[in-house]
Amino acid sequence: MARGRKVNSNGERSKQLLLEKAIELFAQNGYHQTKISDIVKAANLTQPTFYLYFESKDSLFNSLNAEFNEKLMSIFDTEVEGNLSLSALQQKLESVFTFFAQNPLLTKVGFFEAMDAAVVKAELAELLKQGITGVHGVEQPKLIAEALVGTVERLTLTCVLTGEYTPQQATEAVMSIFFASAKELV
Amino acid sequence: MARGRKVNSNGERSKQLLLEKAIELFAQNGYHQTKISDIVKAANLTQPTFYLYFESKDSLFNSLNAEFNEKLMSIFDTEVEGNLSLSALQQKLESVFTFFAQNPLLTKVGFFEAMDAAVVKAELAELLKQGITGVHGVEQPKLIAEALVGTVERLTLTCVLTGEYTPQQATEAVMSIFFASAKELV
Amino acid sequence: MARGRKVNSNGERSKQLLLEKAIELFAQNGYHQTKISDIVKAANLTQPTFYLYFESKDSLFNSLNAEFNEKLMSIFDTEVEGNLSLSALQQKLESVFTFFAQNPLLTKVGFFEAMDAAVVKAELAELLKQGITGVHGVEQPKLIAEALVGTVERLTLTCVLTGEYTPQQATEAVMSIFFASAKELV
Amino acid sequence: MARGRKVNSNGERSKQLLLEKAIELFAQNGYHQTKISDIVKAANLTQPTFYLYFESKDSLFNSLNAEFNEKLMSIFDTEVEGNLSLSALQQKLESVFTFFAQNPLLTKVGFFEAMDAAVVKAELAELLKQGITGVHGVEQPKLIAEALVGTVERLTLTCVLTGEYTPQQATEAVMSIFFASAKELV
DNA sequence: TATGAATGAGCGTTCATTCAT
DNA sequence: CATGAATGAACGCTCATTCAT
Repeated sequence: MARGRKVNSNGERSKQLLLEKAIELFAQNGYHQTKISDIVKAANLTQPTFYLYFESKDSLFNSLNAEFNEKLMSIFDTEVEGNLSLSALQQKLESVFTFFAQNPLLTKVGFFEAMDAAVVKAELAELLKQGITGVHGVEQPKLIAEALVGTVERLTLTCVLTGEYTPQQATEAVMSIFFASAKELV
Repeated sequence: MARGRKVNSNGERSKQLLLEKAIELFAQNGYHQTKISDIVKAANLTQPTFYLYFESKDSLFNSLNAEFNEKLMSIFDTEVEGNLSLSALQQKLESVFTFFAQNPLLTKVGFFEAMDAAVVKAELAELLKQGITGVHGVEQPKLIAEALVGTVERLTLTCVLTGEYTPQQATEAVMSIFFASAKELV
Repeated sequence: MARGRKVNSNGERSKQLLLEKAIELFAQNGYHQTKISDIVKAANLTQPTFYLYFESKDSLFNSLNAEFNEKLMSIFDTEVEGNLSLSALQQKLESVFTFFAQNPLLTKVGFFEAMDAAVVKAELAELLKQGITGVHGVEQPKLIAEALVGTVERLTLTCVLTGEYTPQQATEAVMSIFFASAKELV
Repeated sequence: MARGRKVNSNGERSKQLLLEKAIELFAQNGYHQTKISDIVKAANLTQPTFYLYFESKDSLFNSLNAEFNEKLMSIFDTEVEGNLSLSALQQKLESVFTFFAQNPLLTKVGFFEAMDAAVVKAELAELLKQGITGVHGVEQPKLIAEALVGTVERLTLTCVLTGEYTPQQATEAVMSIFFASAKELV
């Protein structure tokens, strides 16, 4: 067969293509079920081409996860208007759901397939714990925070990523479940 | 050199040993990170012996999952005393947490490592949805049910399996989060 | 094709066979030209079998070299009778040539193909330098030692390993070249 | 993105650059450890450019070796003044060491890294054998010739290429080792 | 003249699985 | 009942080489 450069080939596009297919496949089938041969086949390229743009399967997967983590964490770095923690929390939550909804594949990979997703979730729990500590009526912040993470995780997977619910709706649902009584007080 | 039956060996015992070690390793490291060579090494046996008792790695893993699923589902098959759905739900929840707490390894495998854990969780969500439909004040049963599943899932992993909370405490926490207002009405 | 154990198969023999073929091929063709596929083909086995007995191609090659180095160096560890350094040197030299003659393949690998053969030769030069320092008439021991190493190396390759000369003959030749005048004095 | 001829680029210069870098790398790291990508990187060029000037990695390596061989052999083609073979030999030897000292990289490649260095050395041995045959006191010319080659080889590597000894010094050392007695007779 | 982009061919290695004993 | 020995099939990765521009 013909070797060498393809007609109309373009490196940046190839790299992008590989990335896209990789995310798709990782999201769909997970890390182990996704072979490099699958990725390049989907991108209509060959295996050596993969290594032209990525160091290894591992490093690609890790960089995807790193990207997910950074973006997720950056949500909590930005200040929000108002300092009533409950409304602040609501804003964060909505940002999180929105981020997930706008990056469904990355989310599936980083939040549901990654080996270190557990770490991210633990970090998220910690952040949420800090966000709810002091909210009136919350007595076991650690436990509530974990429940929140679980709820977010599951709603994301079954309601938001499916398009059944908007990030706003999901947020409201979560708020009403967890802080209905608190709200009434406000 | 020496081959054949070990002294003091016993088929049933070997099978049991392999099963135990398999669950431990699957629970700790997941399916792909657990090699058959690891399992038999842990059981102080050899690879062909594994195939004496199990058809394949897959089939063993699947049977573990099936066992988990059955046991979990059986909780919902048994009638509970009283038919006020909320207290029935509470009883089911406690049974679930108790089952998880008493079978931590099986739970880690079947609920957190299995490829088809998604199916189990969906079934669980469906059952819970039926359980809460009609409960006063619950307006989006599907969504609530999913949130419940997520909460149960996360609390199990981070609070119950760690021993930090008892099944009863976890149950109460869940009930108070999700049905505090309803309870007050009762 | 048939998998599993071959008829009349024997692990120790297979390992030995692989080792033999490996040495032969490494000796003949060098490290890079020798593929694992070549080795197992020569041993009438398959690639996974290679890894049953050796950790990797590298580790096998290195262990061969280590074995060579140890055996070579052990010659210089043993005391010799008489302390006239010249006759001691002669004994060592003959031991070296004998070792080479009796382990032709290992010698080809460890002395002529190994990446770290340079190190061994440097060590050998140092040992010889110590052996000749103080011998009457030797004025530039370092240089003489290196010349000795070169001579030994070349004679080994072209005269001893070919069987053209015996270790004794080679030794005598070396001694008469390098120490003829000294001997006359004795 | 930008392709085509570099400003200030010049074919002859590029070829020269590649050659230089290739020799350096081959000399330093050997044939297999030197990748074409290394060579062109060192020359600040790209891989296709390499193939503009050389047929293949092999052919470049071979041509370097051929160059080395020719130059080395040419030393023995030129007549020397005087026909006393011993002084003739000394002149040749000094020419050889001088050639090595003046072409250290080419020498490392052609004499120490090339697959067919063995052939060159055999030829050298043959030439030296002819040179010493008939010299008074030399009884086993073949053996002496091989010893000479080994000595030259090793002294070159450890004394001459390092700059520790001049070609003249190395020559004298070799002559005094191998022909001290003969000289006395003269 | 030179490069960006791509690939064929192959290598070392791993793992679930299976004979023969 | 159990094991020692072996393998098919595949995977991640590398490298010299080549087209299209």
